[in-house]
Amino acid sequence: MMQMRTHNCNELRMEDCGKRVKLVGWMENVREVGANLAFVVLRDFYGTTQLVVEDEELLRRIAAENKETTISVEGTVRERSNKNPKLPTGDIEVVPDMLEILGRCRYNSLPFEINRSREADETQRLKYRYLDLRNPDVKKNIILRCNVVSALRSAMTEHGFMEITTPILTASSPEGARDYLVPARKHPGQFYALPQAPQQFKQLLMASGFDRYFQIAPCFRDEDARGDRSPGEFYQLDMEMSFAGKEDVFAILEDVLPPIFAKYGKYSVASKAPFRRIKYLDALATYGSDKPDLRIDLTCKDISDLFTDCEMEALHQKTVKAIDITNCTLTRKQIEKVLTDCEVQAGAKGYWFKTDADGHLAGGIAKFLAGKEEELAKHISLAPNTLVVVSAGDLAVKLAGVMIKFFGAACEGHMDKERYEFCWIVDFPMYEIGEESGELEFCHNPFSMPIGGLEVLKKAERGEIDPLSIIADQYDLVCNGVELSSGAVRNHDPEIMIKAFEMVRLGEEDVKSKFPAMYNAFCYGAPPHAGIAPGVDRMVMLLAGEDSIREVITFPMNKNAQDVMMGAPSQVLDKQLEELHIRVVEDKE
RNA sequence: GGUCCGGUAGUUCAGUUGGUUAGAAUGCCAGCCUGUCACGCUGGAGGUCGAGGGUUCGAGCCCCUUCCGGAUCGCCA
Repeated sequence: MMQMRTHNCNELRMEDCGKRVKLVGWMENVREVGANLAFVVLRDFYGTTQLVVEDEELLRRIAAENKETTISVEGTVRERSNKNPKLPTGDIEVVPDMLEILGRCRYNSLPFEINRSREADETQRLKYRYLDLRNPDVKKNIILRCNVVSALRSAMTEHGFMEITTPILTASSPEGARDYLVPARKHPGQFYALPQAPQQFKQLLMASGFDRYFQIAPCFRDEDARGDRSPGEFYQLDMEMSFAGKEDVFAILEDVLPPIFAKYGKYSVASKAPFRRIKYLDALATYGSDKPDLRIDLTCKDISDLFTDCEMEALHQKTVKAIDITNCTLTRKQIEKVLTDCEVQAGAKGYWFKTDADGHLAGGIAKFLAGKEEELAKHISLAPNTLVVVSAGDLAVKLAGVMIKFFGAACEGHMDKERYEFCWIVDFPMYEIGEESGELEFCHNPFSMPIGGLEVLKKAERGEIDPLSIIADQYDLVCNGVELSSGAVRNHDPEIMIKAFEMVRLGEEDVKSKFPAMYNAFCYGAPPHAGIAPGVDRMVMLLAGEDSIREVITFPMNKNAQDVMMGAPSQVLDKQLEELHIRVVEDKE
């Protein structure tokens, strides 16, 4: 037998009994039973197979090794006298007569137990990620990711999209997030930037005549991490199509994503194409969020007009939102616990009252609502045993959104967790009043086409309409309350670009200096185009049913954007800095 | 950068009002065990209670400072 193995550790079955085989793998466990018998669990990528060691010499050599040593054995397959129905290979065992130590594990104590690594401290897991990944439960997410990426590629290719890679070292561009910069050795004082997204390149590809582009694209943003946002780098299924608009983009994703979610997801797909479309402002009004979780059947209602003469200062003449939760069985204590969690998250105070079994108002702020039952009933359900949670003031909408999410999960019967609910959020405002500047600014990136084009901008310029009412032809894809992706019909017309910039007190020179390539390219005949970029990591996270994005990234950084396994970031040699014309100065604090 | 929670054996955690020698599980080591499969049984080793300072007769526990981790907000397609 010349090859290193004849079978993998998940391959042998009853029909292989009697065969002479060669297996390799990690020694996962050794169970010595009696002086002359030991069972060894051999593990490789594919699974585990039990070895039974009866030979005294072999047993001695096995017992001398630490767990996780890699070994090679040659021997005979035989039927087990005690079968284990829990294992695919549980009917058989291999009786080795030859043993070779391939890679010795030098430590008899590991940083954590392989098969329980998910319970270990995260820093330890990340530092020893290669051990963590030996755990089949951890590994399966990476395999899932691999399959999903592969399925996305095939689906996009089938739809006529070409995968084209774009530069990683490029120019810094004002897109919103902080750039990662790379010093340019040949150009002292100058820097490359890692792309926040291939946005401009893909639009240039459209100008180049590539009709349909996609890429599993790495994106780099120097911003702080979150549970669903890895620091530093992440991947998008970036796509763009020419002579196309919103409907074309929607049709592609509605065709591509559901089968992949159905095949690889933990839950079933509830949404049928076409996905529900919700206008941005409606989403805020109804769900208190621009990424509603449609698995939850709660909505919020505006009851501000009931409090024009309220004695309660916090509600008097404020924006007041109410969420009615029917058949609520939470106790007063439970209600206040969930409410407090909401308050912490939203940074605003919430209130509640309920109806008792007879339908009378009780608890919380009920006494301030005495006599208003009839008016209330016009807006919300006052059926018996209904809990009503209330938010008020400037943060009323935000708190309402958080309350829907938290109470939806806490109250039975209002959330069917085990499914995927997609929706499009459309009609985002083009401009907003900047909080710091107090002046008109772009809401998101400036690449989107305003609905109505040049005419609308001119009207706003002439004062005929409020610039804040201008809608960008932009859209988000949301699934289960997770913003999966964001896209837009792009502004491909240099004249409209300039006008759009003039609205925020910039002009032709700014467009030319900020986006020189795109501006120039669009002056040579550009196709109308549109695109979108679903986050791959977030998609896999949803499919795997994981709460942390780090569970679906092979080698994740920690929350502080450090790679504790490789030791990045790190100091570099003075010589390297010199070549890069860089001097490190002490932080003056 | 703000707020909240946490840091005790290799690992995961418990530790009462501040009170003798800081515990459990698991892992590790040794012995026993011929059908285990989370093998079992017996025994053993293993601790700067994150660090520094303070209060106290006495601190894992209370106070201050600091470091580290997590959640969250700010930030971010």
